[in-house]
Amino acid sequence: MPELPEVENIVRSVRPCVIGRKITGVELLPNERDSSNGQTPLLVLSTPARTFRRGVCSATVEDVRRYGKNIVFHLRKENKENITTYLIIHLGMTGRLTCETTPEFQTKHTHVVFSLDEPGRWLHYTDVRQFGRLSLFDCQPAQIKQLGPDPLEISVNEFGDRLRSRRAMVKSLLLDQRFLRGLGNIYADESLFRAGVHPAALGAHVTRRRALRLHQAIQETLAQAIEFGGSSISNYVDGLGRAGRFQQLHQVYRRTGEPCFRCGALIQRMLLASRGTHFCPRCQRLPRRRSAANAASRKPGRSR
DNA sequence: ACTAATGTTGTAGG
DNA sequence: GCCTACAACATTAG
Repeated sequence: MPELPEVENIVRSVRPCVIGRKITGVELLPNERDSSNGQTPLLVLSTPARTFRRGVCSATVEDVRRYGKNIVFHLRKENKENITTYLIIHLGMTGRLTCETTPEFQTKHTHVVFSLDEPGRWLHYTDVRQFGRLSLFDCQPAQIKQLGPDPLEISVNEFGDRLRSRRAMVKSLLLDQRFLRGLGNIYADESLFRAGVHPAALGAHVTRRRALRLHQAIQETLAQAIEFGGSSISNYVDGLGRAGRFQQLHQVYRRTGEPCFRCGALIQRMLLASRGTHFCPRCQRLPRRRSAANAASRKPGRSR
């Protein structure tokens, strides 16, 4: 569920019900898979339960922000005015973070329930596949992982330089969170289509002009996806339980065998970086590498 | 029964 | 170091 646009929508919708609120309690709900003896009784906790409880309880939520695909809560305690701790939630594939009006969980996949100091407000963490993780940190989240630049903030030039200095396939790079933070399988495919770039093209083989188009496509796609509330392809809802609508605008993702909206060719699916990869074989050509013979016979001029 | 699914991480190998 | 491929994690839906 959660790539940059989905996480952004969750953060925006959850923010008003948690900012300035104090967390008054945490309920951890183990299932059959969770060990009842260990320090981390929950699969979805990557911080020992004790530490987690102590760190979160009676802390005030100062801010909630998105960092790549991570939801970052800035927490502060009354007696420690100048120390911020960070609750970081990564939703994995099927994680949900929702504001609820009851502490009762409504699915067997709810794992954590936070109580807030506002009556009638609880924050639920639910995750069917349990690939998501909640963790607590004392230091700056930026230092925790070496994530790349935010795709909405990076400049064209920096993007072009980064891309063209690499010999990996573009789609692999777009999925690599150290290259850019926040893109996932849906928006990598959609952005590549919009830019007319073949997913298997090598970074170094992408021309400057196409890198510019790709940069633009990424930013436009993400901005529009945020506006449309993200993509609800199976599971996703925002912090208030609302589904997204951007899946209606998907051009290639999961459209295998259907006609391209731009040229009518049939959308193809291939495996790349072990992920289903969708593209239009006509709109997204592999750049043919310029052979020596080709380069020699190329007509000069025209570009001044 | 089989396959694929919004993600990340670790391992093995070229 | 840079690159690829694959398995693992856990569950559901077609």
